[in-house]
Order: sequence, then structure tokens, then C-alpha cells
Amino acid sequence: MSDPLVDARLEKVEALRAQGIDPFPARVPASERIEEVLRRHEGLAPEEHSGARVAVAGRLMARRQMGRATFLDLRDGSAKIQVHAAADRLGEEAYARICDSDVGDFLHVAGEVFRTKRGELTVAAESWTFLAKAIRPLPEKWHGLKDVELRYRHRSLDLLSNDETRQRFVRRAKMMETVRSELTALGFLEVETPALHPIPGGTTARPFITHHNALDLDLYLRIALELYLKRTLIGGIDRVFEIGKCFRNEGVSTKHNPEFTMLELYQAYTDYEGMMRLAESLVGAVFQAAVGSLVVDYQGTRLDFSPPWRRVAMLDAIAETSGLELGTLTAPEIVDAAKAKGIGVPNLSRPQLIEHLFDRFVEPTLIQPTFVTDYPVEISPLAKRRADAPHLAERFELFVMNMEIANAFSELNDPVDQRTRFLDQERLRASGDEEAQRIDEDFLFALEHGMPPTGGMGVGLDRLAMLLLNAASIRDVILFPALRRKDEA
RNA sequence: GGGUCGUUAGCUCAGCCGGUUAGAGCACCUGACUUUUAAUCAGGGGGUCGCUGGUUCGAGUCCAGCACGACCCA
Repeated sequence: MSDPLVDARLEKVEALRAQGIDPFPARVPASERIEEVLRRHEGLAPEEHSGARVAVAGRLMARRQMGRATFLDLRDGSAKIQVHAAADRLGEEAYARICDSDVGDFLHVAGEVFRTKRGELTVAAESWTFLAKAIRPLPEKWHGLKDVELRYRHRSLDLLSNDETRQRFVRRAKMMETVRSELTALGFLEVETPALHPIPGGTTARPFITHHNALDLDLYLRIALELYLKRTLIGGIDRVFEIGKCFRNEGVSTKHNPEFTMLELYQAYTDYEGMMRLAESLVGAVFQAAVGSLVVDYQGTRLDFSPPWRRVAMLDAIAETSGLELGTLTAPEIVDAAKAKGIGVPNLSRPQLIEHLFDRFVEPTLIQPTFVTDYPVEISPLAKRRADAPHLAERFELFVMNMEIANAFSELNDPVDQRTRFLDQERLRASGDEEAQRIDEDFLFALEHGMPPTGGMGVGLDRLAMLLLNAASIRDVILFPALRRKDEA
């Protein structure tokens, strides 16, 4: 199916070639960042000419043509500048050619800088060349690209035509910078560990599976970074972090993308209490750097990140929100107690029931930053037991705006207990729990050589970015979110 | 998986109770215009109304199914 707008542009490309002009030249004349040109001429008064000749390169974003003179807006990655092209300055041929350029083309323009009487800094073009032709028209210049589906599917155009989109990803990059600089300043070393895992470990989630042909080996895209980072701890890198993609073969929603960016950090000689303090200071630093405040508006809700954040034990939170006092009730007793309160629950194990009730009653109430503590040890197979309550794990999850943002433990470093926990998981797996974790002998071998007492934490950086950038959907903070395939006819 | 809403020109959008040849702005083409900045003025081209079926004398409009998306729920 041919598009007349594209055909017209392709004809222009051919016409240029016929005149011996390369619409996509390999060599680029020297130029300066537009931002720099603007900055250097800040003091220029209206109608004043600088006498300075500059060269700029960028994309033609708009044109205002008036017969023998034309104004053009040129934009590079730093800023936008106006160009004044006049027939008597450029010469007839070069002027005719610039009139034939299209919005979307990349141009190189050289000339003197002056300021118009309306105060706009402008390059009076003395010469210009094509740097690259565009053969499709850009989205509407005033409204930009509005259609949400097109914005996700054609992010290049969203970035190009919507300033807020570009700003959002600039601010996301600043968030990453702040996380790195804060952790580095605390002596953490950034490392990279494998994304292809022979055994998917570190959490419970359905993995993506792939196959290495030469090794004839099934491999899994990592669902967490945990077990490799712990190996570096065992090796003596006792403050370590990684920022990387994790992959979970699960549904997509406004809070879930199948690949997402995780921060995991491990600090020896501390525990999950230390991780709470680190979470408060790290998230605080990120908000200070990006927003300049610990109190922010998120989609109409005021969020206050001032420390200390609320702490609540899981069973207390369930009791507060559902009225169910679980205490030491067994699974069948919990089902009965729920039934007595008119709450229908599925037939699950005790820890699964606790998780179910938590998700149903507590999570929807967690708006302000809250550390939920005292998770059942059965659903925390990599966390230390509480010395005073061995059925509970030294673990917290951080919730904000009903979203899990972080998950942290006093890391289990007793290799015998760790083996027991893995075996418990294997038993669950054998009895049909596909999500149960698998025994990782290579990790246990490393752990048996000794791991220091350690606090560890994982942070979902996309969700943190949502809070920071006031984004309603995770797709708004991921450049190229996962979408269903759409066949173009 | 269920519910609600949406899909009309490259982009942003109108299109009423089913009734001539589906409209506008931007973009594009032609012409006028040497300080405009959403430039202006005059003219022109551009449509498988998401797809498939159905109801009807007649469907962008009503009905069903499907695709894709948004939001809510599980």
C-alpha cells in the first residue's frame, strides 16, 4: 500500500540525487550544540547582530515561509534555535533548495547569530546542507502524539513530539544516577552477574526459558539477582549492588512489565533493620535529587517519604484490616475463623492463607511508605529466622501506594538451614507448587564456605520511578513496554 | 478471565434520531508575501470510517463476533 506523502518525499530524495546532492551524506561538517550557542549569546539585545559565525545541526521542526525569506526551527538533543533563511543572503539556488526541505529533515546551517526584534536568537543562514532526509511526516506539531497506543508502539515519535515524555526519561536517568552515586559513596561496588541462569532462583516467579545450542543446555532468564550477588559476598565483596533487568513470565498490567529493572544490594555486617534505614535514606536521596522534596503528589495523593516510615507486623496488619486474629491458628482454624466472619477463603496452607489475607485486606490500605515485617519463614526461604520467633523471618517489604517497592532480609547465612529451606521448597514443588524454589547446589557449595551476616534488599526501580515521576502506569516509565503484537495489514 | 470505554485522512479531532458525494485544523501540493514564531491569505490533493458478518430500501452510525488499546475487577 503506497502512501502519497511518502511517495512525494521519495521523489524529492531522487531529485536531490539527480542534482548530485547526497540526502544522507556520510561526512558531517563541524557544528556546535545549540544549547551552547544560546548560552553564549544570552546577552545579545533584540535586533543586535553578534558578528559571530556559528554552525549548528539538528532536525527541522517547523518552518514559517514568507516568499523571499523563511524562518526555520532547528532542534538538536540539547535545545532549539531559529534559523533565518533569506534568498539574497543564501543565493537563489540554496534558498530554493531550503524551501524544498521538509519538517523532519536534519540540516546543517552556518551563519551569523542575531536576535530578532521579538527577542528570538536566530542564525542568519549563509550556507546550509542536508544531513538526512525524513520520508514520513512528523506527528502534529501542536498536539503532538496523543493516542496512547501509538505512543507506546512508536516511542520514537512520542519522544520527538511530546516534551513531557522526553523529560520523564531524562528524570528517570537522573534517578539511576542518584542511586548509583549514593551507593558508591557508601562503598558499594557495582557488579554485573549473569542474566542466563541454569536454575531460576532468588525468588518465586514463573521464568522465561531458553536454550543454549552449543552447550545443549536449557537456561532461564533471571527472575532475581540474589544468588549470584551473594556469591560475590562470600568472595569478600561485602558491599555490592547490581542494577539489571529481571524477567518474569507473568501478566502485564499498569504495575507489571515482563522485563523490569531491579536494584539489589547487599551489605555485610548489618541486618534488615539496617536495610530499613538504607531504604529510607536512599529513597529520600532520590526524591530530594529529582523533586527537591520528601513530600510529593502522586496522582492526586500526597505521599510523605520523611523518615522514619511506619512499621507493621504482617499479622497485626491483617488483624487491623480484616478483624482476623490469626495468632498461632492452623490453616483449617484460619479458614473457620474467616468463615465465622463471613470471609470466604480458598483452601491453602497457613503461610499461603496469610499471604492471601494480606493481599486482600492489607495491601489496598498501604498508601504511605510502610515496612511490613514478620513474614512467615515458609514463604521467605532465603531469609534468617527471628531468634525469638523461629517461624518468622527477619524480612520486610516496603509498600507505597499499594505497590510493593522493595523486599529485604537479614540474609540467611547458615548453610545447613539454607539446605533445609531448599528441601522444604523442593517438597512443595513435588506436591504441585510450580512456583516453589529449587535447590541450587552450586550456591550451597559457595555458602558452605561462609558468608558474613548481611542485610540485603531488592528495589523495583520502575515502580520507584512511577512514584517519582507521577506516572499512573509502569509503561510510562519504560521506554519500550511489552505490548501485544499487532499485525499491520 | 470478567466488565466499561475507545479505534474516522500521516497527526489532533467533529460527525445529532440510520438518509445526498464523510468534515475541520495541522501536515502535504500550487500561488501571494523579506522579522515570523501554532505566521497569514487564496486554491488543491488525500478516507477499506480497526476487521468480519448481520439487520435494513439505505450503516461511520444499529446488532454479533474478532483484533488492538485504555481503565476497573479477579
